[in-house]
Amino acid sequence: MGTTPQRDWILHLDLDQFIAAVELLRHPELRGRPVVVGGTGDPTQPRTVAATATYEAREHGIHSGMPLRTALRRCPDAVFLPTDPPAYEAASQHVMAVLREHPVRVEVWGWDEAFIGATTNDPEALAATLQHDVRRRTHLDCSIGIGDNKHQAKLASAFAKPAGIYRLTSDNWADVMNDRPTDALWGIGAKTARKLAAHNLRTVAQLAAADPRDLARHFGPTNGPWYRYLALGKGEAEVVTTPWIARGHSRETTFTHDLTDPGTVTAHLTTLATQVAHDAREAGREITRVTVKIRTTPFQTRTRQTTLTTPTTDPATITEAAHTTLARHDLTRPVRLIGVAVEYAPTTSEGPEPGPTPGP
DNA sequence: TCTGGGGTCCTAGGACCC
DNA sequence: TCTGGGGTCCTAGGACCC
Repeated sequence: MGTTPQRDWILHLDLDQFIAAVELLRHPELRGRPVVVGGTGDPTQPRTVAATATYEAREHGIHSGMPLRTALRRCPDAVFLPTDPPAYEAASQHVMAVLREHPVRVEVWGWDEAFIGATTNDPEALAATLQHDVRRRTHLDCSIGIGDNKHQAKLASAFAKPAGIYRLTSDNWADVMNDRPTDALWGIGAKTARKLAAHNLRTVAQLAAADPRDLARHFGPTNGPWYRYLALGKGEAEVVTTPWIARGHSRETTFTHDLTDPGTVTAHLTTLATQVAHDAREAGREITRVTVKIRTTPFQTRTRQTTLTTPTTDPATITEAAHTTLARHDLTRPVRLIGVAVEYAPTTSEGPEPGPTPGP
C-alpha cells in the first residue's frame, strides 16, 4: 500500500458555535429555536451586546457584537440567555484534557481553540479521531484545519466549518488563497485591508507579489514585510505547550447611563483598581505600570498611564496611582466607560517571551 | 447596529544621555 | 557656537484577535 512518510503537522481545532453549543447542552429544550447569549440576558438593557447567536437567530440577521436591543427588535421570539464564563471555562478545560490524552502537543488558544502539533503520515485520520473523541466525551462539535504552520491551519479550520476537516498547505495555498481579499489573512483586518487597497493591493496574490521595501515604507518596518509574509502562506510552526504567561491584566465597565458626578467616577475607579490589584496578587505578579481608560459620550476613548518607580503588589499603591492618573484626564464630558489596566513585571523564571503574532 | 470585555503587539514622537 | 548620530525609555494611540 502507498506509504506516506511521517512528518510534522499543525492542526487548528475550532469548537463550533462554542458558547451557544454549551448553552444548548444545558437547555436542550431550546434546540432549534433562535437563541442569543449576552450580558445578563436582559434584551432591554442598553449597551449590552450579543456574545453569540445560534444559526436560527442568525437567520433573523442577528450576529455576535450586535446590541441585544437590536436583536430583540429583529427577532422578538428569540430566547435571551446570560453569559456564564465559568461554565465555558469548564467546558473548554474538558475539551483540552481530552485532546491531551492523545499523542499530540496542545497549545490552548482561548476557550474554543487550540493548535495541535503532531507527527503522522495521515493528518486527516488524526483529525477525525480527535473530532470523534471530543464529540463522544463532551458532546461538542469542532472543525479542524490542517496546515504546515499555524496561519494555514487557522484559516483551514474556518474552511472546515461546520464540523469538517480541511487541509491548507503550501501545496494548495496559492490555488485557495490567491484571489481572496487581503483581510482573509489572519492578522489583516478591515482597516489594514483598506490601506493596502489604497496602494492597489487588494488580493492575496497582489500582496504576495509586492515589494517588501515599499511595504516597509508605507506600513512600518515590522508590519509591512509581515503582511507579505502572511500573503505567501507563511507563519509560526512551533506549538508551545507551556501555559501562557500574561503580560498584563485589565478590568473595565461600560455604564448603562453616563456618569456625570465626579465622586461617582472616582468611586468606580477605586473599585476597578482594587479588583485589578487583587487579581495581580492572586496571580502572584508585580505591577509596573497603571493605565486608566476613559470613554466619553461621543464614543471618544482616551488613555493615560503611569509607570511605577518600583514594581509592587500593594493595592493602596495601585489605587493611588490610578487616581493620580485619572486626574490627568479631561473629565468635562459625561463618562461612558472607565477601565484600569496594569502591566506585569516579567516573571523571574523566564525573560520576556516571544509573542504569538509577528515575527520575521 | 449607538457601538462589551479582555488581551497582544506595533508605531511615532519626545525626553534624555552619551 | 552649532552640529551629528545612536540608544533607551516613556507615553498615547491604533490595529487586531477571541
